[in-house]
Amino acid sequence: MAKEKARDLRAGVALLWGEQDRPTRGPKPSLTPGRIAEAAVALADAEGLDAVSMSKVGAEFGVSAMALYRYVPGKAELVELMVESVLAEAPDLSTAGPGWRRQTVEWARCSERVHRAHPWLLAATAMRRQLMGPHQLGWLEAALTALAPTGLTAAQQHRVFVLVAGFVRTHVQQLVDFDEEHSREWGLLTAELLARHAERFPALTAALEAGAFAPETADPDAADSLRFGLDRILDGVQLLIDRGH
Amino acid sequence: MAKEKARDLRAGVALLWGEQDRPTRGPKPSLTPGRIAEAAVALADAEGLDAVSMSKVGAEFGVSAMALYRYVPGKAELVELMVESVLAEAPDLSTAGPGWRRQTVEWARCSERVHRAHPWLLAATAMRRQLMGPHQLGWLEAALTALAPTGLTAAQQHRVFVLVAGFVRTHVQQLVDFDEEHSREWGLLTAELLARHAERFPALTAALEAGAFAPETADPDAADSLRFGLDRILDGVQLLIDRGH
DNA sequence: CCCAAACTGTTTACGTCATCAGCAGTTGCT
DNA sequence: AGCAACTGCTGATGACGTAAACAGTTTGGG
Repeated sequence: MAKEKARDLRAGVALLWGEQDRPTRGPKPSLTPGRIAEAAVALADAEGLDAVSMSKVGAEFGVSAMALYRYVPGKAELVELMVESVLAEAPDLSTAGPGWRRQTVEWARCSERVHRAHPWLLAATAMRRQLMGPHQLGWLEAALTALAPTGLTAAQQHRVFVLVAGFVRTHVQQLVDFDEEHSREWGLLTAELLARHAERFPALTAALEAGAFAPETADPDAADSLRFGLDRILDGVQLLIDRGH
Repeated sequence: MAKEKARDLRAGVALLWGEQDRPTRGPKPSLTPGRIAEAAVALADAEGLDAVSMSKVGAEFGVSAMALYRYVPGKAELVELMVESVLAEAPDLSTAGPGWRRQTVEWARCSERVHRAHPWLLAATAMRRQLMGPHQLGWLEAALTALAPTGLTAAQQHRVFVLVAGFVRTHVQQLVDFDEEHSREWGLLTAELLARHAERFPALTAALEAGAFAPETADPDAADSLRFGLDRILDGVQLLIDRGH
């Protein structure tokens, strides 16, 4: 079983890096993993990740579900290809000018942009096994390049990267599953229940009265909440840099 | 459809708060939503969230899948109940002593502990619609209580909470899907490919050589990586507090 | 006191999904 | 020419969530 896993992994990595030998015999393949992934991405963009089934992707090419298995080992690998497809162009941080901080902010903005353009990306990267293809590594490369001048150790740089990337994820998560009507409805119902249990939740009641969850502030789009978290994090990182070890 | 949604939501909220009128007629119910949720939690703890199906949970009580629908509107609501069940006891931050920072760290530790005890919690809260029951609100209450003395505005406190809670999530995510053998295998394969494309990934190659991804540092358990991120974040928050607005 | 209403849990069925096994047709190397 | 390698297909399997209809049980209203 360990061997099976290893072979699966090897095949998956080869697929991600596009390093597989093309066969010469037999009918010409009508598809490629790349085109399949693109179709799946289009489908996910339009109808969500749940709508991405082998049948539906196949139908996009007028082909049965099983035909896809000639190009892709299984659905998990297809999702990995989708992620790679969407991360194709690594961010260009040079436009942000010099300075690790400006460039890191730019990296976060680019990441946010991709996630907002493809909301299923969050779920896709959450479910996947830890496998990074070349495009994903390109994003990591860009971030590490931005962090290089900080003088932090390699391990620290990596940790800062994880911190920032994780923050973008949670930030986008909130953007994505924010639903105006749903949220307001829940707010009303909960406010009522909260009032009935005010003694159990004094701080919460106070915050509610102070408007901490008022629509303007609850709507994550307002006031650029990416900046708030990012500024806190990068302030903290700056302190670490200044401290000099 | 809006009406349907609203009714669903109302029912869901009532379920979470345990505010539903018990019927008098008919056979005595043999189950309760709470007991069902507990069984589902046990199942998820043992075999993962994917193993939680209506059949299997029903089987835990020697009952068919459909029987559960007498207690729970559907699977989504069952998952919500599972989350509530696991968050039953809100964290006690007073043991950490005084000071917003110590208490916030303690909150994060408690949250980490729960997530590690129930690894499926991440996936469960990721998939759910934004619905918080009383126990989840209890955790929020605890955090806001800790943050109250900071002098930050209610909206800022809320944002700091989101920041910290999100960080714990991503941190635990890493802990959870870290797999020794899998990770090493991927590392080997990727290192090989990386070497072959070293010119495309100079920073990455340098970081690799500097040991940024060496097992000791790659293993997120080592060196308390919760502290690293949390310290950066809270340093940044401290600056915000000092700045006085 | 009795019966209809309310409630329980069951079986059956439907549609969807990923994936396995086997088949028929196509291509190109030897 | 013939065989091996390859394509895409059909059909089947077992899992899932849940809708519908039904049989059995309890109890309040008459």
